[in-house]
Amino acid sequence: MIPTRKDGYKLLHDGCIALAEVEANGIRIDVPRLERRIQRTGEQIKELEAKLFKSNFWKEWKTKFKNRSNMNSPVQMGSMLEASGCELDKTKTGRTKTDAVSLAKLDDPFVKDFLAKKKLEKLKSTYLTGVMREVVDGFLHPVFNLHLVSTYRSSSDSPNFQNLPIRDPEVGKIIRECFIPRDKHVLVEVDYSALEVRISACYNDDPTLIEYIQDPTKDMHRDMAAECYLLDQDQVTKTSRFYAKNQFVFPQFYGSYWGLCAPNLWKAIDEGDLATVDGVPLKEHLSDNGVYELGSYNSDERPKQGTFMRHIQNVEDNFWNERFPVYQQWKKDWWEQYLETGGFDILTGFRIDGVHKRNDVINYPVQGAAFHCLLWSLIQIQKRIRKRGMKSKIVGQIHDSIIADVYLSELQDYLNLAKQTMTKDLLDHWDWIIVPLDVEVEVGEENWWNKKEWTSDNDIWSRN
DNA sequence: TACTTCGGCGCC
DNA sequence: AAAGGGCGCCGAAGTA
Repeated sequence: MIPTRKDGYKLLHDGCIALAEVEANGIRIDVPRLERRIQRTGEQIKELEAKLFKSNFWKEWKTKFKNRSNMNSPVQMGSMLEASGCELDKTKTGRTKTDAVSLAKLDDPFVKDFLAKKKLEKLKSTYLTGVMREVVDGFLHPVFNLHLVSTYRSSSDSPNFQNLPIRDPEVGKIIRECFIPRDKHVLVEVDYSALEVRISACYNDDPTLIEYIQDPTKDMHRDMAAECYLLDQDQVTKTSRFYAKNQFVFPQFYGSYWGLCAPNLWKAIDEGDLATVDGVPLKEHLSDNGVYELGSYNSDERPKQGTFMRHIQNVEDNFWNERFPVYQQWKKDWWEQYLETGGFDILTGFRIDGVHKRNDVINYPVQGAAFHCLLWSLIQIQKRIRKRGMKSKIVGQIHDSIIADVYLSELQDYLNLAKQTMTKDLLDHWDWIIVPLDVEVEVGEENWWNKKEWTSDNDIWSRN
């Protein structure tokens, strides 16, 4: 049975109350450590600044901008770089682009330190002092909104709990080590695996996609790495799989195309030092297989034979027309139905009307419904925590994951509860979920950085 | 001075 | 035919 508008209302009503409790719980902060981090990061920024001020590039800068010189001015930076012969892209308003990706290719010592300084400034302003500002009596109480996002996802602010660094280990470690469990507790994060892909299958019903989800021996990202880089399955490495996933599969699902994917996959070869399992560098391997260069984009003809552009165009064509034709047809039908009716319905009981781009119409229903799986689970888990009189508390949520501060002796209980709710009870609640759901668990004993993957035989906590 | 917009960047 | 979805926060730039 498909949820009604009233069901949708109830979900947000209950969700609102549940998240208010999450906000009230709050997450414990190691305040002295956070203060030290602010101090030390500030010193590191000063050191880099001093180094930059001594450079020749800065001398020229001062010649040009005199006492108006400001190293933090992207306009001045762009002007200086162009004066020294760098070719940089422009923003939509015509300013010179000075973002990290554009600058990284310049390979200049000043630019390198400049980017390092910017990275630390982001850490210090947004994350370290941004968190510090909101701490009350050693606890942080981020706000979780259900009324702001066009897709019916949540958002978070004051501070935003949903965008704390994690991918850059240097920065991620510094901030996340400041998030700590209460005494005799551990931080537990339970994530849905590949939730949006699974929910998309509930809309498009593509048999091949469902097969990938159901069969643990199949691996879509490995298969696409093989195609993108012309490898045999057993020549795909962890790294080439990683780039195929993030530079081809996900972008394709979000509506990107070969003209963007190909340059990114090509860049990844150098960036990730990609090679075959046997150690043959990928560019060499590609050229042995008839792909000699990236090639270029041209609006009025196909990319040239023998280019990576042409190759990825073929891979994309095959991806949608041969591998996932049902998904492809769903996108077409879904878009046409939107054009006819002026809106579309989400599987969790919501309707979205108004003017939207094609990619939005395809992506919104998936993003919204995926989050609602998380929200329903969070509501249930919290209900049961209260009913059982447990000491453990849910302290945050990040779109497809739940973070809880779990009392040590309740750890096994909590994990059973979370797993049961997220992978079993939810499927009973919504029969439109036609694929299995799975979760990954991480437990942080000291803080939110050094969390470790938890498996059922990893019971060092339940020993006591 | 106070406000909005822009570019940039962190996450899913 | 077009061509990467969704947020919040920061400092600089722009405007009144």
